[in-house]
Amino acid sequence: MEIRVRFAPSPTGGLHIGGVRTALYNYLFAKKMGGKMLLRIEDTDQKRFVPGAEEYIIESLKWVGIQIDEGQGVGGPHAPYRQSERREIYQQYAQQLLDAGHAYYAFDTEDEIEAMRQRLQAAGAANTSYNALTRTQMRNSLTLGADETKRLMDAGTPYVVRAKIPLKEEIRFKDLIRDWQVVHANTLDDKVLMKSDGLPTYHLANIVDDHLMQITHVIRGEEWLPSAPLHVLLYKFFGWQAPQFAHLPLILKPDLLDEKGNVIEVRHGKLSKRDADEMNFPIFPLTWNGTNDNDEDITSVGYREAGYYTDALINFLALLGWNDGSDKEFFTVDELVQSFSLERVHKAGSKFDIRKAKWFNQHYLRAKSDTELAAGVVEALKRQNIACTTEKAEKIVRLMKERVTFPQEIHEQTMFLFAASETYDATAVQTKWNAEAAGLLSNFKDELTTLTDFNAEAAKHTLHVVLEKAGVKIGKVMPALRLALTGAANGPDLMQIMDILGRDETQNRIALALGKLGR
RNA sequence: GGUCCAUUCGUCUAGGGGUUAGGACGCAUCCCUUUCACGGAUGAAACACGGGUUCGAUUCCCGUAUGGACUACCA
Repeated sequence: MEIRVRFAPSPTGGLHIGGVRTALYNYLFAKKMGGKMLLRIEDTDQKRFVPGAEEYIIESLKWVGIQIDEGQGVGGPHAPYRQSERREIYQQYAQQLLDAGHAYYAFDTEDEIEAMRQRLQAAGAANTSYNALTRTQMRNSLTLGADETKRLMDAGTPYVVRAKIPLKEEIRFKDLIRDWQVVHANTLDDKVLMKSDGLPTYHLANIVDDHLMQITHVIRGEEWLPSAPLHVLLYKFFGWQAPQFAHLPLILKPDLLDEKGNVIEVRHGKLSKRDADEMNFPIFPLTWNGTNDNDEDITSVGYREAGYYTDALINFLALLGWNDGSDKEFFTVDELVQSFSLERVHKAGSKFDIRKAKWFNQHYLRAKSDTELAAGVVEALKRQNIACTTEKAEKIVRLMKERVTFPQEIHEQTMFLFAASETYDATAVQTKWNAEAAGLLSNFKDELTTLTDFNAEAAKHTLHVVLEKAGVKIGKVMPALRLALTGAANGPDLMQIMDILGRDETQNRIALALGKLGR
């Protein structure tokens, strides 16, 4: 039988990084088994629908390299793949459950249900849910009888369809990650299957679609574990074979850190979209423009825009909750597909640590060719209307490659190569700029004129000659020279910087500094 | 409160009845060096606790604690 998995997000906003990992594990499993990956949009809650979210999800998956074989955006034999367009299908199956006596109509208002809970709570009941016990005291087709039920429905009274959970039944299923799960039906409640707006809840839609779309493996987040018994029961009600389940551990939110990496505040709970505006790391794959809890417009910078490479992000994410049993840290997507297995997915949740993601990014950046990185530099500068030849860009890349984590840092940290810094690092000026250094710089500047060939090697030689003549160690002038050339107290190799700057600009900047900072 | 799930360095994790409990990120120190990075070396750092079972438990079992998820006409 063909392996078929699905990723089924609801379009309620940006796809957060935990969702990306869920999609990734589905993808890796499908690829490994030679199966298919489906994308289904679970938009049965019209209140939470966010325009643009679906497109965002599709684009995000595309960016991280997760190919969808069938489903929303690509089509397929089980279309439509958007649940809001499958309304009639769910109604039909709900009716089937109703007819078989596995579901019933309920007319209770919100207030009536609340009153029941209050009553139960006051009586000291541990369980206040709408279930096999309490439904006997509520307004539903079971207590009202067929005639009254028909009368109410004919009168247009709002109703929901609830699952009729048996009082006594042991529900068991095997989770691929957590092994056997046994739950007694008396701990379940009569979940709403069809809402009063005629749309199904997740539980019904999910089971019906997974069955119809021939899903063999349901790989989803741990938050679904408590409702899995209900799902198993529904499959049984329908007389369908349930798919295999694999409930993934949650990604937990990290503690709040300051710039230095010290813990400001210990945080608990699963990582959620709401953390986006508070944590100082991306939570969405692509930049997302949305609103926060206070309905204010916010922009959350995505991993793509922050300069993360997809292979780095995938590598990092794959290892958050899974490993192959070895010390291996770097995996290509192909290698991940080869070695992935649900059995080796962890049971416990893992705290998200952006520092490791950065480390992966740095590693992948270094693996890029100079040519590729240089092209990025040229393009980025072009957007700022700064001209830069490929040759110069490659020199810059060689200068910066080992020093940065993100590609954009290459040009951001070398802007001094395109325009002399307006300011000089104040503390460095105070401690490193003095008459002696200034004098030596002046000599050096003059000496450069005599060179026939100006390059890093020649500049270095010239500097040494000047220093030897004065009987001074190199440490005396270097900080001052750096100040003059870059305005900063530290940075990449100065000889290479002079090489890129060229003789004229090097001399100009020394002269400029001499004028501004004094001799 | 109830139901369910989990628990190895700060974090991600390997391991598994007998190990100096391994690796990685991060951190610290030293080396390299014109600075800052990079790189190299070294170091600090963990089996939540209590009972069993056993010759022996971090590993198996049971409790406790802690953390987490769920407990909606949200997914």
